[in-house]
Amino acid sequence: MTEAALPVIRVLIVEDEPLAAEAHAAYVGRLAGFELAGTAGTGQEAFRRVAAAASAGTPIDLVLMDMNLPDSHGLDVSRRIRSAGLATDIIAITAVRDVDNVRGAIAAGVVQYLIKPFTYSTFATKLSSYRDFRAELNGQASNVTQSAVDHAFASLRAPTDIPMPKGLAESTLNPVVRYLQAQGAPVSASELMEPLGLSRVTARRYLEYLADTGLVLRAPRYGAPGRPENEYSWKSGR
Amino acid sequence: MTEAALPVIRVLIVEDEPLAAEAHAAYVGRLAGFELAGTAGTGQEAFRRVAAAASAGTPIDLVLMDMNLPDSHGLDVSRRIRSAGLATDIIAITAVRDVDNVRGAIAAGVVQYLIKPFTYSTFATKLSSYRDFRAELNGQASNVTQSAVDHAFASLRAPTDIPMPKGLAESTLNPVVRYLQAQGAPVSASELMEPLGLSRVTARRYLEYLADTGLVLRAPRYGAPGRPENEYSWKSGR
DNA sequence: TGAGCTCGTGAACAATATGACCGCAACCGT
DNA sequence: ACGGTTGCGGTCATATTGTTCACGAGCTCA
Repeated sequence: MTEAALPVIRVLIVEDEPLAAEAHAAYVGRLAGFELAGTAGTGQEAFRRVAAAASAGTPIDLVLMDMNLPDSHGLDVSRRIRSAGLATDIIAITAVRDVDNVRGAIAAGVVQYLIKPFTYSTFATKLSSYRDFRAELNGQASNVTQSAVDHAFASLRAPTDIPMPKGLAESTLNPVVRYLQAQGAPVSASELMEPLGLSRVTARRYLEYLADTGLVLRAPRYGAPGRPENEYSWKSGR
Repeated sequence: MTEAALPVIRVLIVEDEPLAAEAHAAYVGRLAGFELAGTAGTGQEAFRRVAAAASAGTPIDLVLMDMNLPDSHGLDVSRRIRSAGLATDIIAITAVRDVDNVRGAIAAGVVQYLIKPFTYSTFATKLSSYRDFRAELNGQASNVTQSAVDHAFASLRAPTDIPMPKGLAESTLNPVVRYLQAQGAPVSASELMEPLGLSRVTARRYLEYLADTGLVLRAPRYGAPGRPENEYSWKSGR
């Protein structure tokens, strides 16, 4: 085991809502190997803190950066930190979750991307994998190999461990979700079975599951003879 | 499969040694889904090309950035591209391989890190996983979920060389790979056991390993009663 | 040669899609 | 209004496959 003297990771929380900031701080406090270095409520302040800490010789290792800040966007702050050449890693925390933001965040050198609201367990997973990533690189000699680099990258990868209810498979749920998202219009179970190659029972089971978890909207479709058919539509903004 | 309509990824090669640049260009040409957008020999030129392409409406999607450039360091160029807010992803290519450079590269938003010299196979793996990452995000609606983000991260930083787990032998893996490559069509574990003389459990274990390394695609096969059978198909372009 | 390790196999158990069946809830004809 | 028709909703047993486990054959090393 290469345990022992791993340096503590100093964390700065950037979050304008005091309540959320406090919650995140509490989360950080519960995690071994991390230390709260402070809190900032604006982009300006965040940048100042990071820069000041660096020149004071006690650099911030990690910033938990909310994307929506009163004075600027988190991505802008990240870019500014990058331009200054500060050696700080950034985990993006945001309630906004459109694809462009994710792309932008990765381009800005964000190591993880957390969507609010999240549980402690999700939070812990992300930060732990970041800690592993650091340990991996710290454990290397000054010269690294391709496979060492690959491993370091890989430990930044999220395990994505969402438990599914018995009887449902993620590999089936995913196509269903994608189809619903792609299709703007409401979809019935029978309409789902053909393009996905599923039986009606299975299609209905997954749609029902999505409806129960609140991800899709369920409504009866009247007008035709026979018992009304349920149609399911993806809730945009979810 | 939902192949086809993925947009081509436009690649700019930044490399001062003409020989290396040519080699990389040839590599890009061999990969499906990528298109050479040009070559730059200096950091200045690289930045100009990226900026010009963006304002011309034909943006560079990906830069293969050598770190050692005559006029500046690749990381500086990367940071400059970031500061300009250009939506370009960067793969670092370098012969220098100290830990700090790796850290800096990740902080600068580099999506992959390639150490020279590399084989075509290594190169292809990195670019393919980048392509998968793009496809993953493109396939999403404008709003994504945490698990979608996690998956995208995962495919981007997928470990490329998972050490062969205990219980698997090279001498068994090779025939499996050959059979998959020869067979154009997807193959299930049961279909593999007969021609190779393996038990179902063993066949499945090897297929599963290949799926984990990202060399083969795994998809459930619906339509028949019973638990769905997984079918595995060799990823072309690897 | 024998202890230990490696890798494949068969069997038992868990998971998950399917087909069939029955009942329900809205249209439709009188 | 009212019973008949229609077609989907919901449940269950069934069919297969995925997964795990312990065991055994073959190889390595001392």
